[in-house]
Amino acid sequence: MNIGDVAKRTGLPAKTIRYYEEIELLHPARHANGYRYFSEADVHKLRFLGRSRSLGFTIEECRALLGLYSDPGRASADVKAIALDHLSQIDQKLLKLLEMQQTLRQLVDRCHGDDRPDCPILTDLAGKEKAPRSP
Amino acid sequence: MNIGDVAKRTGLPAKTIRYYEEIELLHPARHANGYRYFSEADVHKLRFLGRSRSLGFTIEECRALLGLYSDPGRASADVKAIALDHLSQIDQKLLKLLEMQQTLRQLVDRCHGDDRPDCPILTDLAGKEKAPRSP
DNA sequence: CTACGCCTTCCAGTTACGGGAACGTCAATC
DNA sequence: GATTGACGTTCCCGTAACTGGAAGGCGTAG
Repeated sequence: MNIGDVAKRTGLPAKTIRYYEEIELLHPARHANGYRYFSEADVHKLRFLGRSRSLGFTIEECRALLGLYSDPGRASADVKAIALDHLSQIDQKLLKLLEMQQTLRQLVDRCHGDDRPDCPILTDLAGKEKAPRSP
Repeated sequence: MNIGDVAKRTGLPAKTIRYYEEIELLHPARHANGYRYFSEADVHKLRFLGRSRSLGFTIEECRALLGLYSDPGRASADVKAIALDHLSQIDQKLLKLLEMQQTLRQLVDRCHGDDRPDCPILTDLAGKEKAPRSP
C-alpha cells in the first residue's frame, strides 16, 4: 500500500505518517521507485498510534506502549503505570482548566458587553496579582 | 527598577520579561549601561500579562486585551468577545480531556497491573479505530 | 506529449518560553 | 587596585508534534 491509502485507512495525515517514520516509530519498506510500501502490520501499528495519541499519550509514551505491545513477556503493570501516570497528568490539566473556566465565567457574566468602556474583566486582570480570586 | 526586582514583584521569570519585550508587549527604558529600567507602569503591565496568561489567554489575546485596557474609548463588548471566545476554547479542551479521562480510567480500572502480559489497555489501543468507546 | 495526481525530500514555522554560553557591570571586600 | 559574586546583557539552541509549502520525480490516461 502507498501512503495515501494508509492515510485513508488510518485517518492519519500522510505528513504525520512520514513524521512517525522519521522518528523511528515505524519502518515501512520501499518500492524500487522510492515510494513507501506499507504492510498490514504497519497499518495496525499506525492505528495503535492514532488511538494512543487520541487518548493524549505523548509520542514517547506511545513508543513505550508500542514496545510493550510487541513484547509478549511484558508485565501489564508496566502498561498500567504509564496509563496511570498519564491519567494523573490529565487530572492536573483538568483542574487547571476548571479553575480557569470558573474564573472566566464569573468575569464574563459580570461584564455587560456593550459599547461602554467599563469592564470587570479588565479590572480584574489589572487589579489582582497573586491573591485568590474571591478573598 | 532592574529586571530582577521586577521579576520578584511580578512573579514572572526574567527570561519571560525579556521575551515580552522582544515581542513588543513592553518597551522598558534603558540605563546608560544597557540595563533595562522598568517603571511602575511597566510593572503594572506585566502583572496584567501574568494574570491574563494564568487564565490561559494566548499571547496575542493578551496583546489585544492590553490594547483595550489602555484604550479609554474601548467597548466592553470587545473585551467580552475575546473572553467568550477563549472560554469556548477552554470548554472544548475540557470536553476532550474529560473524555480521555473517562476512557483511561475505565481501561486502567480493568487492568490488573501484575506481571502477566494480559492487558485490556493494550487490547483497546490495538483493537479500536474510530468506533465509539462503548458501543 | 502533456496533464494530472500521487509520491519524494527538505526547509521553515508554529507556542511561549527555558537552558546555557560568553561576556559586561556594580558593589563590597581584601 | 584586584578580585569576588551577584546581577545584567545578547545570542543561539531546544522543546512537541506536527503543518504548510516549494521543488521535483513517477505513473497513467488521453
